[in-house]
Amino acid sequence: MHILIVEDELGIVQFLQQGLQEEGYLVTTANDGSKGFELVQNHQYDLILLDWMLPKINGLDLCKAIRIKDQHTPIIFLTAKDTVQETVAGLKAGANDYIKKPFSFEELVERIKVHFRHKKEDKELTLGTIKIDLSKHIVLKNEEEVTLTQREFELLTYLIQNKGKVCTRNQILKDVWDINFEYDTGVIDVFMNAIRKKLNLKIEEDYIKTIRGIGYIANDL
Amino acid sequence: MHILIVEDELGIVQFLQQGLQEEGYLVTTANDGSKGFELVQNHQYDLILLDWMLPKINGLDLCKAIRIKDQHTPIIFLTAKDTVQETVAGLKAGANDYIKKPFSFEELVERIKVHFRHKKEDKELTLGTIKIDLSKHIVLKNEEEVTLTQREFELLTYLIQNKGKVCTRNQILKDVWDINFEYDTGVIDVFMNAIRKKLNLKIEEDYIKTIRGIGYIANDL
DNA sequence: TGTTAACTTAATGTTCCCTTAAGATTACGC
DNA sequence: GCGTAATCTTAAGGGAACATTAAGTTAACA
Repeated sequence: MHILIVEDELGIVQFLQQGLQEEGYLVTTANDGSKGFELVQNHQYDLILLDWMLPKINGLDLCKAIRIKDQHTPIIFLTAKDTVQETVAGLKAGANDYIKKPFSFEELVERIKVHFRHKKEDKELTLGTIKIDLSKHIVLKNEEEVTLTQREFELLTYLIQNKGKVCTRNQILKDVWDINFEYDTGVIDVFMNAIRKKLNLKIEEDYIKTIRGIGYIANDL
Repeated sequence: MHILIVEDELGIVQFLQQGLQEEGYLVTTANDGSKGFELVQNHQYDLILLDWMLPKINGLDLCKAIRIKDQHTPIIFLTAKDTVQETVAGLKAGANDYIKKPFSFEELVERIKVHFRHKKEDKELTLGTIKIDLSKHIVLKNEEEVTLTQREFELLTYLIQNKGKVCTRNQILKDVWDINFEYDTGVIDVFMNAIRKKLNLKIEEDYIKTIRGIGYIANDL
């Protein structure tokens, strides 16, 4: 997650940058409005922290300018301007949140996280060149869609969710087929075969390995 | 836009309800946590305003409970609990914003609008050559008007609003029919059929795809 | 209150997927 | 290398889910 900080007070910039990097974010900084505008024009950020009083272009105008081209990147004001009128103006300009200085770093981090919650959500499972998009219910191999049946889809999803762990036949029967007693007619084999065929998995790129006498395991190579 | 207020202080409830209705919102209120929970379980709201200190179930627990089933409806805390720790706890529980009492109504409205910005954006819903104009309540295919019944309209709108995401039969029953228990007589199929027929959608040009065993998905091609 | 449109249920037709089983192939122990 | 057991592969039957149509029920409106 890449955060852009547009702020001119060096102390605050350093404080924010260090703190956010420790939180695991990639941070870029701009120390005036026009620099910030330039960066936004040419790069994609996941979130923008914006001071109001800035050299060259003030934060409010910058916010409006950003919103002309980009309606989606979350913008959070971080400013000493603390009146209701200013807050409202900031939000009207297109900001998603408005935090008044002095602020608690902990709260800032939490308010940032609010905007990242949904990004994490759309879980995309991957296994080598295979991608599963759960919300779209599709499987891609090398960016090409592969149509699987419901069971095939569930089985593949299960294996990838348990990537790196051996899945025994009994576990698979229990979790994918909801069969809780010892009973195997060879269904699993049939579906494994179908999956391997449809995904065109050759033995040398065996993302899905057979563990004889036990079950199967999915693995990135 | 339908807002749910969960708050026990009558004065505040009335103040909020009246103010928000004047802003053009549809407002429902609950005066304790369990009532609020019940409403959320059985209805769809566009935003929830939540007090912290509530009879029966407190706001924090209610927030967490809502988030188990529903990760998307914006939740805004509106509470006298004003420490950083409490703010962080509220946000961590799944809230999208946290406003401390006493608050400015003007700011509240603006912060609410933040969450509705994107909804307004897609007032004109489209799916391939299909267009829905919500304000006029009409559907166009290739610029030609197609007359749908109410349910057909709602179902199509729902699918297009969730374009690119799989809608399960249960979700559809819940959100379009407001049926919250396992119960399917085949109504959905009948309406899907009607929609496909009226919009002249062949299965091979699958703007609306059937996902066997799951539900349906709308997709631009 | 009668008529009509819309919604729901029920019945039938159709498609496609899951399962089974049986033969072919591979892995492993001796 | 040979035999055995596990796995792979294939194809067909049966069944579940969906599509479609029609009939029954409700709701709306004149």
